[in-house]
Order: sequence, then structure tokens, then C-alpha cells
Amino acid sequence: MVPNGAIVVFIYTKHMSDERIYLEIAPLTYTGAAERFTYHHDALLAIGQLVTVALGPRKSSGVVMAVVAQPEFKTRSITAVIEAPPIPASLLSLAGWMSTYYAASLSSVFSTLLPSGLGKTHRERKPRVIETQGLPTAPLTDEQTAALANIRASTGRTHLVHGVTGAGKTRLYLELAAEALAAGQSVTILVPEITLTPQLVGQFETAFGPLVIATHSKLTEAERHAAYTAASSAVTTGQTRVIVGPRSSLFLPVHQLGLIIVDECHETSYKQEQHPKYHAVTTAAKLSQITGARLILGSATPGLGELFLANEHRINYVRLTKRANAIAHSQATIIDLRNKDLFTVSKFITQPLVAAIEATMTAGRQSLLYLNRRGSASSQVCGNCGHVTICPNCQLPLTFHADLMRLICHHCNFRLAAAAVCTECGAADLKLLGGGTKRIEAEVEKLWPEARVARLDRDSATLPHIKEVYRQLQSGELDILIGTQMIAKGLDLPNIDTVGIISADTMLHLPDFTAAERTFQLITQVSGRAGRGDRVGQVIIQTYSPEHPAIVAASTGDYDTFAVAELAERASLRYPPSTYLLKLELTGSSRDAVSAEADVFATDLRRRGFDVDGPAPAFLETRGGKFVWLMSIKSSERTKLVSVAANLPHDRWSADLDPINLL
DNA sequence: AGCACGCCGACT
DNA sequence: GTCGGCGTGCTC
Repeated sequence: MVPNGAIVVFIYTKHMSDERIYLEIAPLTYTGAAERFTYHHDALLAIGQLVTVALGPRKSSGVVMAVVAQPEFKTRSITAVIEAPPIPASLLSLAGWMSTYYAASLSSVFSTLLPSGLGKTHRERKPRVIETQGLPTAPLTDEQTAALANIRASTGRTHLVHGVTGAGKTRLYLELAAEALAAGQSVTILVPEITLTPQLVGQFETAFGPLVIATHSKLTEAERHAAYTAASSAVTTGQTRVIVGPRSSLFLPVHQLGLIIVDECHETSYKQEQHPKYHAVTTAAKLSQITGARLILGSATPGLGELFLANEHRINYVRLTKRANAIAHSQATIIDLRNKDLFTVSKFITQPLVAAIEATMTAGRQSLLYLNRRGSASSQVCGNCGHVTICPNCQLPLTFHADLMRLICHHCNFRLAAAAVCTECGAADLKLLGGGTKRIEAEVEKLWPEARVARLDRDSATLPHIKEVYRQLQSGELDILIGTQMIAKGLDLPNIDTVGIISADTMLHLPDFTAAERTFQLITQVSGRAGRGDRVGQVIIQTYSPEHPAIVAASTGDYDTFAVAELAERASLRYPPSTYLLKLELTGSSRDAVSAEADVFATDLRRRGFDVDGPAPAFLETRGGKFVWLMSIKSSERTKLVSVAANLPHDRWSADLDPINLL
């Protein structure tokens, strides 16, 4: 006690004598190895305070990490203290965890946590006035009441709410949020893509009005800054708020976080693709652990990872099986594309689908045609028997390379000379999967010149365009909507009678271990777009693999059978969730050099006892004129993978812990 | 960001 | 040998 006290006094008087405080700062824009730099300042600053400092020749904003004694080297002075409340301790703690857990630099973590353009002054914005109506008044269903009672009674912190489309998960969220607010606690709700789920935000705004701070991925810098400032000042004044937004909303500071909800928790957009490559569900779980907040994970098709945890009783599992307002569910039909007799009028749209679209149009209702952009023209499928050549090592489809006339496994680099005829049935009818969106649109316009058609896909769609198409769908000004991923999710479209899936195979035959899971989820989600009004919807699934378990299970809505089989499959191949995965990517300007360096590194890892797949060229081998090779490492000990990721030789290597695909 | 250094291949 | 390009490390 006495010696410690003496040291404290010594440091204190030393500070007093030269009137300098030494602070460790983590700069935000920084790529090197060191994480923190020591600067001096003439006053004590709070841990988490935002400052600007000079770093070499340039200026950077940074975060105060610690107060330290005077170092041996010469220090520079802090340039300025940014006029903003310091980052709260819980978020600082979360940032530190993210940095180690995902082997990411502190600077990348803070750049993600904080809004861009920090320290810049923005014009003040007048807040939007929202009319508050409170919670919905419709009585809860028995299932909803039971689910709430279950969650309230559970001692666990995390709850997986598995509920079919229309079961009323949102109502549960609203009730739980209201309870948290009543207890003086704030709420954070994560949604996959707010621009596509305007309903959910609307419902929270209706219920909680000015307490809601909503953000989305297409906000401008000023809007983002305004949201951050609004959240921060509520913390300062000790007021509760309801945050609604995409994964980054997790990092908005709030007063007394009591509840985190992750809606559609299986969505891939919860994993950030740039460094830090964090997963919002895992990160939300960590934040809930830090703050003691309750965590609700909601989904109609939970990911196998979440289900695995529920099966192991590590999280509380709540199931909703009934549609809340007894809407008629949709009827699904699988169409076998190997049957050539079905292609009477179109190369892509079979006769049953053509007939369904025509009947729907005659009835004055709408059709939705879904197709997958990703993986286009790479897997080779036999048009006669549906056979796809599989890698003997990885059980994943081989990718056809026309330039080399070879089939290549993008997982382990196994190569096979491409044959002219199907190795299974001998037919000379090998096709490449995936016609583009434009071709389908042209086909539709040719078949039905009088139809009112719109197209939506993620890359081209601007926010006004999305809103306009959505309005046209609501008001019945459209007959057919053609689209990719984004039309599959969350949109509440009451006039859709027919959903056509042009080819379920494009995603199914992606060379990736999650292909079956994604196919199941996507078909289920797209199917949920039909039959949302008072009419029975019909879903038509075109595929070369009509017997595939993922497609059969999705067509009948049988989640459990699919999940049990798929979990067993993952376990037998040592894929997550039964093991941990690290994806390593090497980028360089010469194919040979990249390939050779990746080989050397893989060999070294194997020598050190790691279970390495690859290296192989990435699914998209060139990216921006550079060559990309990748490999993956499996381990039952995640920390071993973290240590590999944290000690890569140089920064043309990139690590992704818990990758959501290996493409 | 921008600069210094060191490695390696091309060449007089 | 040198020259130059490229990749890498460093910035309190």
C-alpha cells in the first residue's frame, strides 16, 4: 500500500512539475504495426476522448487509450481535442475485443465504430417530427404470449426466436423494447438492410416516436454524424433511446443498454466484408455480455451457427410456428429443368411458370421472378441428367474455365480436363449455369409485350428507384418484377400471387460449404413474398436438382429435416459450426508469384500442424487487375487461428476469421 | 500520405 | 557491376 501510494504520488508530482500529461493515442487512419503512440497535452483527458494528432507528415484523429508516464522518446503535442463526448467504456471494451477476436488493427476498429468526418462541423439539422401512436393494440396470439413469458422467465441472456414469416416476431420486439424503455433502458435493433425493410423502422417509429434514432447504409456523412451526435447527447443527458439500423448501429453510444435485437440474424450482411471483418451477431453477443443487455436473435431461417448454439442449450430457443393473422400460405412446385418438353416458348422460363404468370396477370395480380446473379456461368451442369462434377477432395462443385478447358476446384485447386460429354450419362448437353438479369428481362418483354415490368438488383438500385418500384407494386401499377437477392427480403407485398425462381441451381452449385444453407434460406425467403394478402400464393422453383435436400426441404418448408442433415454434413466435413475457420487471401500482380508464395505459406502452416485447404485461385481470380489466391484453415481452437491471422508476413495477405463463405 | 530503404531483375 | 521499380516499414 505504502510503496504503491508513493509511486502514484511520484508520477503525479512529475506531471505537476512540467505540466504535461502523457497520453497513449490510437490513431484512426493508420496502417502500420504499432497501435498506439504517445503524445503530451497540458490537461488530463478522459479515456475514450477523441483528439486530433500529427502523425508523421499528416493529421489524424485518434482515441485516448491510456494516461502514461513520460516516455524516453520525445513526444509531440496533441493538436486538438475534438468537441464530442468520449467513447463510453463499454464501447472501448468492445473495440478492444473486436481488435483481438478478429485480428484487426485498432485503427480499423475505431474507423468502423466512429462516424467518418469526425471533428468536421456540420450544419445543424432539424429533427423529423414523427407521430407517436404507441404499441399496436391487437391482442397477442397465444404463441406470442408464451414466447414473451418464456423470454422473461429465462435466466439466459441470449434468445433465438425462430418464427415463420408472418408469425409476428416484430410484435415481440416491440413489446420487449417497451419493457426495456419502461425500466429506463435503451434498445438497439439491428436490421439487415434498412432501405429494404422500411416497415420495421416505421413500426418502431410509430410506437416510440422521437425516441427512435434510425440509420441506414445510404446515409450521407452529415446524416450519419447527426445520428451519432443525437445518440451521444442522449447519453450525456441520461436519456434512453431506441436505435434502429444496420450492423454499425451496434456502435452508437446509448444510455443504459438493456436490449439488443438482431432481426433476420441469419443474413449475410451482418458480416462486414472489410476489416475489421466482424460479425454483428457475435459482436452483439459480446456487447450484451459487457453491458448485461438481453440479446434477441430473430429469424425465419436461423443460420446453422445459431441453431447449433441453441441445440447445445447455450442460448434459449423460442419457436413460433403459426402465422399471426392466419394468412394463406403459399404452395410450392418444383420444376425439373432436365425435362426439355417444358421449354416450349422460352429458353429460361418453363411452360408451367409461363402459364402461372399468365394466369396471374389475367387475374390482375403480380408475379415476381427471382434469379441469382452470383456464380453466373461457372458451374457446368448436364442439361440431360443434371449432373454437376464434384471435387473428389472437397465435395464441392468444380468451376469451369473456358480459357483452360479445365474444371478447377476453387477450394483445393484440384484440376480436371473438361470433357465434351457428361461423364455420368454421356449426353453432349453440358450447360453453364446462370443467364443474366438482362436476358431474363428481354425474354419477359418478348413473351408479354403488354406487361408492365420492373427490374431491381442491388448494384443498380438507388434509394429513389427502390421506393418508386415499391410504390408501383403496392398500387398495382406493375405486373412482373424481376430481381436478385434484394427482392427476396422483407418486402411486404400484398399483391404477389406467383413467385418464380428461374434457377435454384446457381446458388446451390456455388463452390462453397454454405451453398445448401443459402439455397434453403433464399428459397424460403423468396417464397415468403407470395401469398401475403388474402390469397394463396404459388411458388415455382426451376432446378436441375429437383431431389436435392435443400430444395425439397425449402419447397415444403421443412426447416428441421434440412437443418439436422446439414449439421451432420458440416460435422463430417469439419466445417463450421462444428469447427472454426480462417480464410487467408493473398493478392499480387503476378499470378505465378502469388501462387508460389501462397504455396510456401501453406506448406509452412501444414508443417506447423494446421489443417489447410488450398491454396487455390479465388472464385473471382482477378480483382481490380490483381490476382487473388486463397486458402482456408480449420481448427477446433479458434485462438490458434487468431494467432495465424495476427502474424501474417505482410499486408498483401488478408485474414478473415469465421468467414461466411470460402469464395 | 509520403518518404527511405532493400530486394531483385534487366541491362550497359 | 548499376539502375530502377516495386514492395515494405515507419511515423510518438
